[in-house]
Formats: sequence, C-alpha cells, structure tokens
Amino acid sequence: MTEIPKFRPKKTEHFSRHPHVGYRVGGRIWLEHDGELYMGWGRAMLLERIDKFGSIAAAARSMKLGYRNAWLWIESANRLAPSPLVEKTAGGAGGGRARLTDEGRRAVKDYKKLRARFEDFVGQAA
Amino acid sequence: MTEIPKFRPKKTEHFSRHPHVGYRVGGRIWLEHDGELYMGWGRAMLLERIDKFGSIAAAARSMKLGYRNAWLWIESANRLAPSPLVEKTAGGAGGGRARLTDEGRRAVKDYKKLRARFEDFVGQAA
DNA sequence: AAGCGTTATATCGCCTGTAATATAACAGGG
DNA sequence: CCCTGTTATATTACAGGCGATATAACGCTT
Repeated sequence: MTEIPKFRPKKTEHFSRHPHVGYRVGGRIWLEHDGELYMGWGRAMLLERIDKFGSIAAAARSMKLGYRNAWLWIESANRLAPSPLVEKTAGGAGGGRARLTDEGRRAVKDYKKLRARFEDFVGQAA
Repeated sequence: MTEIPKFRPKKTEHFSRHPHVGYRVGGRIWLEHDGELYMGWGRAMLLERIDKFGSIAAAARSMKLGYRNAWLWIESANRLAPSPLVEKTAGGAGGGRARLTDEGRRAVKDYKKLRARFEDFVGQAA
C-alpha cells in the first residue's frame, strides 16, 4: 500500500457549501507589497489583539501563536507599511508594551472590509 | 541581526493592483470535500494536460511537476469525486495511457468558471 | 517472448517553515 | 537598586512537503 497523504487546506480560511452535497468552496485573500505578504487573516487578528491587550506577548498567547512568529509578522508588516502599524517599547511599566497606530487601525479595517466582501463572494459562489 | 524571512505567497495565485501604489490583492480559491483539497489551480491544469497528452507522465513533465505528485493528486481527486476524473491503464500501446472522463471534464470546467469569477472579484477588489 | 514507455509504488534526503527553548536588553515602579 | 514582564534575538530541533531516484508491474506491439 502507498501513503496517500490527505491534502488538507490550512485553517485560516473561509468556506461555503457547494451545490453538490459535501463539496465546499474554500479560499484565501491577502494584501502584498513587493511580492511579500503584507496583510492577511492572521496578521489582522494579531493586530486587533495587540490593540486589545497592549502587548505582543499577550496577543500572541491569546491566539496560540508563538511570540517569535508574532514578532516577525509585525516586523514584516511594519517594514512594508507606509508607516509602522505597531509601536513597541521594551522595558518599563509591566515590562514593556505595544500599541496599534492609526495606520495599523486603518490597515486592519481595510483588510476586514476586503475580507467581508470576499466571504460574501465565496458564500454565493456555491 | 536577525534573519527576518520574507513571507512570499506561492505561485499558483491571481493578483490585482491595489489603489495604494505597490500594494496588490492576492488570493486563492479551491473546492474541497470532507476537508480535503478536491480541485484547485494545479489539479485543473494537470487534468487539462492529461486530456491533451493522454498520459500522466507527459502531462506532469509538461508542467514541471513530478510524476509522483501528479499521480497522488489524481488518486486524491478520483477518490473524492463522485466518479473518477481520470481513467488510467498501465502497459499496452505506448506503455500505457490516461484519459479524462466526462466527470473530469465537467470538474475542470466548473472550477475554471469559479476561478474566472474569482479573478473578476479580485480584479475589482482594488 | 522481448521491447517499450507508461502506470504504480517505495525510499531517502533536502529544504523551509515553525515550535521550543534560552538569554540578553530594557525601563518604569517599588 | 532590584524586581518584573515585556521586547528583542539566537539556536536547535522537528515535521511536512517535495525532488530525486529506483524498481516493479503492466500489456500492446513487433
């Protein structure tokens, strides 16, 4: 017998039933800059949680994301953005903090809007 | 200094310019069954080429896909489909052959239609 | 029955992304 | 001045997907 791996799409997706029972439409959508990922579902979630918790560490924990990856995502997004999406300070009250900038809030809002339209599309793509 | 990897999306995608210069919308879309990938861009291309060349090996070669992966994709798609998309025979004239069934032709056509609508969406998502 | 090129199947090794872990740097507050 | 929890950074290990390779099975055709 052979292995035959199951190609299971990742979990950050949006789906919708297909006319033929058991079949679903799945999709992803994101923004990129210079061929690099700029904003997607994971990053938008992370930014929202940074806004909510005031720290990268807490935000990452809350979504079971490793701190390292959270930090890398933010570095990347900050670098690709017209101006930083997240401002960070190490040390100080509580050990340090991070806050979402206006540009960050705008980026999240824009992506969520695109995403909503996309889910709409996928929903009626059945 | 730290590594800072560039998160570059895969190459089976469709893109579109974003209003803000340098930013593009990228996306993927596929069909799945029981949480497994059923039909996407790569598989649709493979099926089209099988139809054209009459063999898995030739189709795979023509798109620089390893025979192994081509075979796995077809196994998976055949298993998930209501009826096989590709019929294969080992040995015989020319060593063997593979042909696209009516179900396979329908699957490709349906996906390409979905895909076209999706590209449309992404295009005007700017 | 021998030859041929395909289908069918197994195995190994690489590469890349990520998880896990560790440790330094930081700066406000007690 | 030390404590604290965060930001910042390096290192190692592991896992999955894929490429490369090898080999068997197959069945027309000659």
